[in-house]
Amino acid sequence: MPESKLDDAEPDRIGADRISEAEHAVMEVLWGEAPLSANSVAERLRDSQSWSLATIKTLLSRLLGKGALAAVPDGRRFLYRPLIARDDHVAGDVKRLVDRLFGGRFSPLVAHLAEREALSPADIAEIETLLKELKS
Amino acid sequence: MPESKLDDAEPDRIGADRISEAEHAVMEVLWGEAPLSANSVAERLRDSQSWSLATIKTLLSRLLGKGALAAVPDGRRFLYRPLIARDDHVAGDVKRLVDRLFGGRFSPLVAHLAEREALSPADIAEIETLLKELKS
DNA sequence: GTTTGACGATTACAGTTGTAATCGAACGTC
DNA sequence: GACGTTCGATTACAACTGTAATCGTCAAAC
Repeated sequence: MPESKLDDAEPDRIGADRISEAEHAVMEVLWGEAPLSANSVAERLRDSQSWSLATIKTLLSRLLGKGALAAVPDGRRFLYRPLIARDDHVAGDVKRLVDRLFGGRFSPLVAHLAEREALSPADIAEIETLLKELKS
Repeated sequence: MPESKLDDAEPDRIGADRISEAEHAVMEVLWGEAPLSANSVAERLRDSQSWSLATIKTLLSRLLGKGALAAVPDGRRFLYRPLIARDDHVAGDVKRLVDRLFGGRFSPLVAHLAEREALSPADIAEIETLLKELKS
Protein backbone atom coordinates (compact mmCIF):
# COMPACT_ATOMS: atom_id res chain seq x y z
CA MET A 1 0.00 0.00 0.00
CA PRO A 2 2.20 2.83 1.12
CA GLU A 3 4.59 2.61 -1.71
CA SER A 4 7.92 4.03 -0.77
CA LYS A 5 8.06 7.38 -2.32
CA LEU A 6 11.80 7.53 -2.73
CA ASP A 7 11.87 8.49 -6.30
CA ASP A 8 14.06 11.50 -6.00
CA ALA A 9 16.66 12.96 -8.31
CA GLU A 10 14.03 15.44 -9.17
CA PRO A 11 15.39 18.93 -9.44
CA ASP A 12 12.57 20.99 -8.04
CA ARG A 13 13.76 24.47 -7.52
CA ILE A 14 10.63 26.40 -6.80
CA GLY A 15 9.19 27.96 -9.87
CA ALA A 16 12.12 26.87 -11.99
CA ASP A 17 10.05 25.10 -14.62
CA ARG A 18 8.29 27.14 -17.18
CA ILE A 19 4.54 27.31 -17.00
CA SER A 20 2.81 26.80 -20.32
CA GLU A 21 -0.09 28.84 -21.54
CA ALA A 22 -2.76 26.31 -20.70
CA GLU A 23 -1.20 25.74 -17.32
CA HIS A 24 -1.17 29.45 -16.76
CA ALA A 25 -4.94 29.60 -17.10
CA VAL A 26 -5.20 27.07 -14.31
CA MET A 27 -2.77 28.97 -12.15
CA GLU A 28 -4.73 32.12 -12.74
CA VAL A 29 -7.80 30.53 -11.20
CA LEU A 30 -5.87 29.42 -8.17
CA TRP A 31 -4.17 32.74 -7.76
CA GLY A 32 -7.65 34.20 -7.56
CA GLU A 33 -8.98 31.67 -5.11
CA ALA A 34 -7.34 28.83 -3.26
CA PRO A 35 -7.34 26.14 -2.21
CA LEU A 36 -9.72 24.59 -4.71
CA SER A 37 -10.53 21.05 -5.79
CA ALA A 38 -9.98 19.97 -9.39
CA ASN A 39 -13.70 20.22 -9.94
CA SER A 40 -13.87 23.74 -8.60
CA VAL A 41 -11.04 24.78 -10.83
CA ALA A 42 -12.89 23.28 -13.75
CA GLU A 43 -16.00 25.22 -12.81
CA ARG A 44 -14.16 28.54 -12.77
CA LEU A 45 -12.69 27.72 -16.16
CA ARG A 46 -15.91 26.62 -17.75
CA ASP A 47 -16.66 30.05 -19.21
CA SER A 48 -13.25 30.93 -20.50
CA GLN A 49 -12.08 27.55 -21.77
CA SER A 50 -13.68 24.48 -23.22
CA TRP A 51 -11.52 21.87 -21.62
CA SER A 52 -12.66 18.53 -20.39
CA LEU A 53 -12.25 17.80 -16.73
CA ALA A 54 -9.60 15.27 -17.69
CA THR A 55 -7.58 17.99 -19.35
CA ILE A 56 -7.72 20.19 -16.30
CA LYS A 57 -6.60 17.31 -14.13
CA THR A 58 -3.67 16.73 -16.41
CA LEU A 59 -2.71 20.37 -16.13
CA LEU A 60 -3.00 20.23 -12.36
CA SER A 61 -0.75 17.18 -12.27
CA ARG A 62 1.84 18.83 -14.45
CA LEU A 63 1.79 21.93 -12.29
CA LEU A 64 2.27 19.74 -9.25
CA GLY A 65 5.23 18.12 -10.96
CA LYS A 66 6.68 21.50 -11.74
CA GLY A 67 6.39 22.55 -8.14
CA ALA A 68 4.00 25.35 -8.96
CA LEU A 69 1.19 23.90 -6.86
CA ALA A 70 0.72 22.08 -3.61
CA ALA A 71 -2.05 19.57 -3.08
CA VAL A 72 -3.44 19.07 0.39
CA PRO A 73 -5.65 16.04 0.97
CA ASP A 74 -9.26 16.81 1.72
CA GLY A 75 -11.08 13.58 2.26
CA ARG A 76 -10.69 11.47 -0.81
CA ARG A 77 -9.53 14.26 -3.05
CA PHE A 78 -7.07 17.14 -3.08
CA LEU A 79 -7.28 20.83 -2.72
CA TYR A 80 -4.77 22.70 -4.83
CA ARG A 81 -2.94 25.83 -3.83
CA PRO A 82 -0.31 27.91 -5.65
CA LEU A 83 3.24 27.58 -4.43
CA ILE A 84 4.58 30.38 -6.53
CA ALA A 85 3.42 33.96 -6.29
CA ARG A 86 1.72 35.40 -9.31
CA ASP A 87 4.00 38.38 -9.21
CA ASP A 88 7.09 36.24 -9.32
CA HIS A 89 5.81 34.30 -12.25
CA VAL A 90 4.77 37.41 -14.10
CA ALA A 91 8.14 38.97 -13.43
CA GLY A 92 9.87 36.01 -15.01
CA ASP A 93 7.70 36.09 -18.09
CA VAL A 94 8.07 39.82 -18.53
CA LYS A 95 11.80 39.64 -18.06
CA ARG A 96 12.16 36.92 -20.65
CA LEU A 97 10.14 38.91 -23.14
CA VAL A 98 12.02 42.12 -22.51
CA ASP A 99 15.33 40.31 -22.79
CA ARG A 100 14.35 38.62 -25.99
CA LEU A 101 12.67 41.51 -27.75
CA PHE A 102 14.11 44.67 -26.24
CA GLY A 103 17.63 43.82 -25.25
CA GLY A 104 16.61 43.76 -21.62
CA ARG A 105 15.69 47.43 -21.54
CA PHE A 106 12.28 48.73 -20.55
CA SER A 107 11.87 52.04 -22.25
CA PRO A 108 11.96 50.43 -25.69
CA LEU A 109 9.05 48.35 -24.50
CA VAL A 110 7.11 51.44 -23.59
CA ALA A 111 8.14 53.06 -26.83
CA HIS A 112 6.76 50.04 -28.60
CA LEU A 113 3.53 50.23 -26.67
CA ALA A 114 3.29 53.88 -27.46
CA GLU A 115 3.65 53.58 -31.18
CA ARG A 116 2.06 50.21 -31.82
CA GLU A 117 -0.42 49.31 -29.18
CA ALA A 118 -2.64 52.33 -28.97
CA LEU A 119 -2.34 53.54 -25.44
CA SER A 120 -5.53 55.28 -24.48
CA PRO A 121 -5.41 58.69 -22.87
CA ALA A 122 -6.55 56.97 -19.71
CA ASP A 123 -3.62 54.57 -19.98
CA ILE A 124 -1.24 57.43 -20.44
CA ALA A 125 -2.61 59.33 -17.49
CA GLU A 126 -2.46 56.25 -15.34
CA ILE A 127 1.08 55.51 -16.30
CA GLU A 128 2.14 59.08 -15.67
CA THR A 129 0.64 58.91 -12.23
CA LEU A 130 2.54 55.72 -11.58
CA LEU A 131 5.77 57.28 -12.68
CA LYS A 132 5.16 60.33 -10.59
CA GLU A 133 4.74 58.16 -7.55
CA LEU A 134 7.88 56.31 -8.40
CA LYS A 135 9.88 59.46 -8.37
CA SER A 136 8.68 60.64 -5.01
CA MET B 1 -19.44 40.22 -51.40
CA PRO B 2 -20.34 42.30 -48.38
CA GLU B 3 -17.60 41.95 -45.90
CA SER B 4 -19.25 41.66 -42.56
CA LYS B 5 -16.00 42.13 -40.78
CA LEU B 6 -17.78 42.13 -37.49
CA ASP B 7 -16.61 38.74 -36.42
CA ASP B 8 -14.30 37.91 -33.62
CA ALA B 9 -10.61 38.40 -33.46
CA GLU B 10 -9.29 35.60 -35.54
CA PRO B 11 -5.54 35.30 -35.48
CA ASP B 12 -4.07 37.21 -38.39
CA ARG B 13 -3.30 34.79 -41.15
CA ILE B 14 -0.19 36.25 -42.67
CA GLY B 15 2.78 35.08 -40.72
CA ALA B 16 0.35 33.72 -38.23
CA ASP B 17 2.54 30.85 -37.14
CA ARG B 18 4.31 31.40 -33.91
CA ILE B 19 8.05 31.81 -33.99
CA SER B 20 9.85 29.81 -31.36
CA GLU B 21 12.67 31.13 -29.26
CA ALA B 22 15.45 29.49 -31.25
CA GLU B 23 13.83 30.59 -34.47
CA HIS B 24 13.60 34.09 -33.11
CA ALA B 25 17.38 34.24 -32.71
CA VAL B 26 17.70 33.45 -36.40
CA MET B 27 15.12 36.04 -37.36
CA GLU B 28 16.95 38.59 -35.26
CA VAL B 29 20.05 38.12 -37.38
CA LEU B 30 18.10 38.54 -40.58
CA TRP B 31 16.24 41.56 -39.29
CA GLY B 32 19.61 43.10 -38.73
CA GLU B 33 21.02 42.17 -42.11
CA ALA B 34 19.48 40.54 -45.12
CA PRO B 35 19.57 38.71 -47.36
CA LEU B 36 22.08 36.26 -45.97
CA SER B 37 23.09 32.71 -46.77
CA ALA B 38 22.69 29.96 -44.20
CA ASN B 39 26.39 30.10 -43.57
CA SER B 40 26.36 33.82 -42.98
CA VAL B 41 23.53 33.47 -40.55
CA ALA B 42 25.52 30.82 -38.76
CA GLU B 43 28.51 33.14 -38.59
CA ARG B 44 26.52 35.91 -37.00
CA LEU B 45 25.16 33.47 -34.46
CA ARG B 46 28.47 31.91 -33.62
CA ASP B 47 29.09 34.19 -30.66
CA SER B 48 25.69 34.14 -29.08
CA GLN B 49 24.71 30.53 -29.68
CA SER B 50 26.47 27.23 -29.93
CA TRP B 51 24.42 25.63 -32.61
CA SER B 52 25.69 23.40 -35.33
CA LEU B 53 25.23 24.55 -38.88
CA ALA B 54 22.73 21.75 -39.31
CA THR B 55 20.62 23.18 -36.53
CA ILE B 56 20.57 26.60 -38.08
CA LYS B 57 19.56 25.12 -41.40
CA THR B 58 16.71 23.34 -39.71
CA LEU B 59 15.58 26.59 -38.15
CA LEU B 60 15.78 28.36 -41.50
CA SER B 61 13.67 25.63 -43.08
CA ARG B 62 11.08 25.85 -40.39
CA LEU B 63 10.92 29.60 -40.71
CA LEU B 64 10.45 29.17 -44.44
CA GLY B 65 7.63 26.76 -43.75
CA LYS B 66 6.05 29.25 -41.42
CA GLY B 67 6.20 31.96 -44.04
CA ALA B 68 8.47 34.10 -41.93
CA LEU B 69 11.29 34.03 -44.45
CA ALA B 70 11.75 34.06 -48.19
CA ALA B 71 14.63 32.31 -49.88
CA VAL B 72 15.93 33.68 -53.13
CA PRO B 73 18.26 31.46 -55.17
CA ASP B 74 21.80 32.70 -55.43
CA GLY B 75 23.71 30.27 -57.55
CA ARG B 76 23.54 26.90 -55.94
CA ARG B 77 22.32 28.14 -52.58
CA PHE B 78 19.74 30.48 -51.09
CA LEU B 79 19.78 33.86 -49.55
CA TYR B 80 17.25 34.32 -46.81
CA ARG B 81 15.25 37.42 -46.14
CA PRO B 82 12.56 38.17 -43.54
CA LEU B 83 9.01 38.30 -44.78
CA ILE B 84 7.58 39.63 -41.59
CA ALA B 85 8.57 42.91 -40.02
CA ARG B 86 10.26 42.77 -36.68
CA ASP B 87 7.82 45.30 -35.33
CA ASP B 88 4.85 43.20 -36.32
CA HIS B 89 6.30 40.15 -34.70
CA VAL B 90 7.18 42.03 -31.54
CA ALA B 91 3.70 43.50 -31.42
CA GLY B 92 2.19 40.04 -31.51
CA ASP B 93 4.41 38.75 -28.76
CA VAL B 94 3.79 41.77 -26.57
CA LYS B 95 0.08 41.59 -27.11
CA ARG B 96 -0.05 37.94 -26.19
CA LEU B 97 1.88 38.60 -23.02
CA VAL B 98 -0.22 41.57 -22.05
CA ASP B 99 -3.40 39.63 -22.73
CA ARG B 100 -2.25 36.68 -20.74
CA LEU B 101 -0.74 38.46 -17.78
CA PHE B 102 -2.41 41.82 -17.57
CA GLY B 103 -5.89 41.32 -18.89
CA GLY B 104 -4.98 43.08 -22.10
CA ARG B 105 -4.31 46.39 -20.36
CA PHE B 106 -1.03 48.21 -20.52
CA SER B 107 -0.85 50.29 -17.41
CA PRO B 108 -0.74 47.20 -15.20
CA LEU B 109 2.30 46.19 -17.19
CA VAL B 110 3.94 49.49 -16.43
CA ALA B 111 2.89 49.20 -12.83
CA HIS B 112 4.53 45.82 -12.75
CA LEU B 113 7.69 47.18 -14.30
CA ALA B 114 7.65 49.98 -11.81
CA GLU B 115 7.44 47.86 -8.73
CA ARG B 116 9.28 44.76 -9.80
CA GLU B 117 11.74 45.48 -12.50
CA ALA B 118 13.67 48.42 -11.20
CA LEU B 119 13.08 51.16 -13.67
CA SER B 120 16.02 53.48 -13.54
CA PRO B 121 15.48 57.23 -13.26
CA ALA B 122 16.73 57.39 -16.83
CA ASP B 123 14.07 54.89 -17.85
CA ILE B 124 11.42 56.90 -16.10
CA ALA B 125 12.52 60.11 -17.71
CA GLU B 126 12.62 58.45 -21.10
CA ILE B 127 9.18 57.03 -20.69
CA GLU B 128 7.76 60.33 -19.52
CA THR B 129 9.16 61.99 -22.57
CA LEU B 130 7.57 59.37 -24.75
CA LEU B 131 4.23 59.88 -23.10
CA LYS B 132 4.47 63.61 -23.41
CA GLU B 133 5.02 63.26 -27.12
CA LEU B 134 2.08 60.94 -27.35
CA LYS B 135 -0.21 63.52 -25.85
CA SER B 136 0.78 66.27 -28.17
C1' DG C 1 35.61 13.06 -65.66
C1' DT C 2 36.00 11.42 -61.05
C1' DT C 3 36.50 12.89 -56.33
C1' DT C 4 35.39 16.27 -52.74
C1' DG C 5 32.79 19.66 -50.67
C1' DA C 6 29.06 22.47 -49.98
C1' DC C 7 24.16 22.92 -49.95
C1' DG C 8 19.34 22.17 -49.18
C1' DA C 9 16.15 18.27 -48.02
C1' DT C 10 14.92 14.50 -45.36
C1' DT C 11 14.93 11.96 -41.29
C1' DA C 12 15.69 11.42 -36.22
C1' DC C 13 14.64 11.63 -31.67
C1' DA C 14 13.61 13.18 -27.08
C1' DG C 15 11.15 16.76 -24.34
C1' DT C 16 7.04 19.92 -23.94
C1' DT C 17 2.31 21.07 -24.70
C1' DG C 18 -2.55 20.55 -25.76
C1' DT C 19 -6.00 17.60 -25.24
C1' DA C 20 -7.87 13.78 -23.68
C1' DA C 21 -9.37 8.49 -22.48
C1' DT C 22 -8.85 4.87 -19.42
C1' DC C 23 -7.59 2.43 -15.08
C1' DG C 24 -7.75 1.28 -10.35
C1' DA C 25 -9.10 2.41 -5.75
C1' DA C 26 -12.23 4.38 -2.51
C1' DC C 27 -17.19 5.96 -1.51
C1' DG C 28 -21.81 6.08 -1.28
C1' DT C 29 -26.23 3.55 -2.51
C1' DC C 30 -29.50 -0.33 -2.51
C1' DG D 1 -21.97 -6.77 -0.59
C1' DA D 2 -22.36 -5.70 -5.80
C1' DC D 3 -22.51 -1.49 -8.35
C1' DG D 4 -22.06 2.76 -10.19
C1' DT D 5 -19.61 7.18 -9.13
C1' DT D 6 -15.65 9.96 -8.34
C1' DC D 7 -11.03 10.85 -7.69
C1' DG D 8 -6.22 10.87 -8.81
C1' DA D 9 -2.81 8.28 -11.66
C1' DT D 10 -1.41 6.32 -15.82
C1' DT D 11 -1.29 6.15 -20.62
C1' DA D 12 -2.04 8.18 -25.32
C1' DC D 13 -0.92 10.73 -29.02
C1' DA D 14 -0.09 14.39 -32.30
C1' DA D 15 2.09 19.04 -32.92
C1' DC D 16 5.81 21.84 -31.82
C1' DT D 17 10.76 22.53 -30.28
C1' DG D 18 15.60 21.92 -29.69
C1' DT D 19 19.18 19.84 -31.59
C1' DA D 20 21.21 17.44 -34.78
C1' DA D 21 22.96 13.45 -38.45
C1' DT D 22 22.47 11.72 -42.90
C1' DC D 23 21.19 11.79 -47.91
C1' DG D 24 21.21 13.28 -52.62
C1' DT D 25 22.85 16.59 -55.77
C1' DC D 26 25.51 19.80 -58.09
C1' DA D 27 29.61 22.43 -58.64
C1' DA D 28 34.63 23.02 -57.98
C1' DA D 29 39.06 21.04 -58.06
C1' DC D 30 41.91 17.88 -59.67
